[in-house]
Amino acid sequence: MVKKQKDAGTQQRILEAARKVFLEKGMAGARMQDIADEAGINKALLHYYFTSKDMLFEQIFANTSQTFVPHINEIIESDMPLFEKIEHICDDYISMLIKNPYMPLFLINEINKQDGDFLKRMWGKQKANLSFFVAQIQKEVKKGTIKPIHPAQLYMNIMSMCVFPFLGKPMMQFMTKVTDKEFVQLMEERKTFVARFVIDSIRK
Amino acid sequence: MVKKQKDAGTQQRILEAARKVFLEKGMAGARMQDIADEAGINKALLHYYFTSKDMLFEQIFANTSQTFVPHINEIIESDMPLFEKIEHICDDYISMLIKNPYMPLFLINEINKQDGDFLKRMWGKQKANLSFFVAQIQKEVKKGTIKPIHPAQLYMNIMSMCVFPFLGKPMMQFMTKVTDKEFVQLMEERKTFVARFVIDSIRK
DNA sequence: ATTTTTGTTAACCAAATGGTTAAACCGCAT
DNA sequence: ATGCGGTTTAACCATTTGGTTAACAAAAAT
Repeated sequence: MVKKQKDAGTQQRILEAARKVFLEKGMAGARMQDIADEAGINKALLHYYFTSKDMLFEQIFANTSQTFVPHINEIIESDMPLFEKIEHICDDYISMLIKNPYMPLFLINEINKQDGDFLKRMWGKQKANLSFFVAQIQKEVKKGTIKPIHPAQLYMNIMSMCVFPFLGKPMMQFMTKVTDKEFVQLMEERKTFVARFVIDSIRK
Repeated sequence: MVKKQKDAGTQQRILEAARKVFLEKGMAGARMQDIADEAGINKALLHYYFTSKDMLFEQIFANTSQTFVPHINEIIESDMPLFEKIEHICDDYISMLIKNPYMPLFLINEINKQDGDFLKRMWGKQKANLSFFVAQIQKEVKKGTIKPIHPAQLYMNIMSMCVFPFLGKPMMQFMTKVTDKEFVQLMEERKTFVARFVIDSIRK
C-alpha cells in the first residue's frame, strides 16, 4: 500500500487496484475492502468515486475485454497472406497473454456467469468478423495451397493453443514442475511453435 | 427442487445438489442455501451431513478432479502406437467433456484459487505420468516417423484443442451464433478432427 | 411401551460485506 | 481569517451468509 500523493489521481489508483483485485479474484471473490486497501484508501471513498461494486466491475470488465477483442480483429481483417496471418495471430495473442496472464481466466469466467445480454451490451457490433477469415480460407482451399478444412474448427484450434496454456498453467506446472520463468520461456517458444504446428497441419 | 423420497439417500441428494451448484457457480459464488434448495432440504440439515462449506466443497472437488485425471493416464501409459494413442486421447477427452461441459471451468478456476499444497493433498502421487509419453515421442522421432518436437508443447496442444472450446463456448457462441445443439455437433466432429489435425502436423 | 438414537426443521446468531452518513480536512478564492 | 467546494474518513447500517441451537419427528433399540 503506497502512501497517497496529491498529484496522482485517486480515481486512477482505484481503477488500477480494482483491475488487479477483480482479475485475481473475480467478481464474486473480490471484496470492496480489498480494492480499497490495494488503492490505499477508505472504503467510503471507493463509493464516492464509483457508486457500486457492479458499476466498478462493469467498467473494469468493459475496459479489459475491449483491450482483448479488437486487437485480433485488425489482424484477421487485414489482407496478409494466410500463413503470415496465422503467424501474426499467434505471436500477437501469446505476447499479449504473457503480459496479462490473468486475463483469460477472468474474461471466460465472467462471460460464463453473466447472461447473454451482458455481452451484447458490452461488445455490441465489434465482435470479431470471422467471415473475412472464412473467405480467405475457402480461397486457399480452392487454390489448393491448403487441405479442405472447416474454418471455425481451424480458428478454434488456433485460439485454443494460444490461450489454453495460460488457463491450465497451475495444473501443468503441478504436473511438470516447471518454474514461472521456465513457463514464460515455454510460452515465448510457443509464439512460433503454434504457428508452425498449424501451418504444417493444413499445408498441402 | 424435487420432493423428497424416503428411499433416496439424503446424503446422496446433497452431494448431487452440491456438485451441480458448485460446478455452476464455483466455490465463492455458491451459497449453502442454494445447495439446500436444490437438494430440497433445510440448510441446517446440510450442516448435519457436512460440517462446513469447505468440507463439502473439498469432497466435490476431490471427486470431480479424480474422475478427470486418472482416466487419461490409462491411455497415456498404455502401449498403443502413438497415432492411435492420440486418436484415443482426443476421443476420450472430448466425449467426457460433452457429458460434463462445466467441469473444465470449475477445475481450472479452483485450481487457480487454491494454493499449491491443496493440489498436492488432492492429487498426491497420481499425477499424469508424462515421462511415458515423452519417451514414446522421442522413439518415434528417432525412427523418423514424426518430426522432432518438444513433447510438452505437443501435449499442451492436444489438451488445449480438446478442452478450450468448452471454456470459450459462450464467447464463441456469441461470435458465431451457433446453437447449443450445433455446438455439440461441432464437438462431436472435433473428436476426429483434432486427432487428424495433430497427426497431420507432426507426421513426416 | 418406552427409551434412545437418528433425521429434520424453524428460529436464531455472529461475522462479513456492500453501502451510507455526518463530520472533518484541505486547497483556495474572497 | 473566513467561507466554500470538492475530497477523505470513522462510524454506522442493512443484508447476506455460514453456521448453531433447541425443539420435534421418526425409527431403532430396549
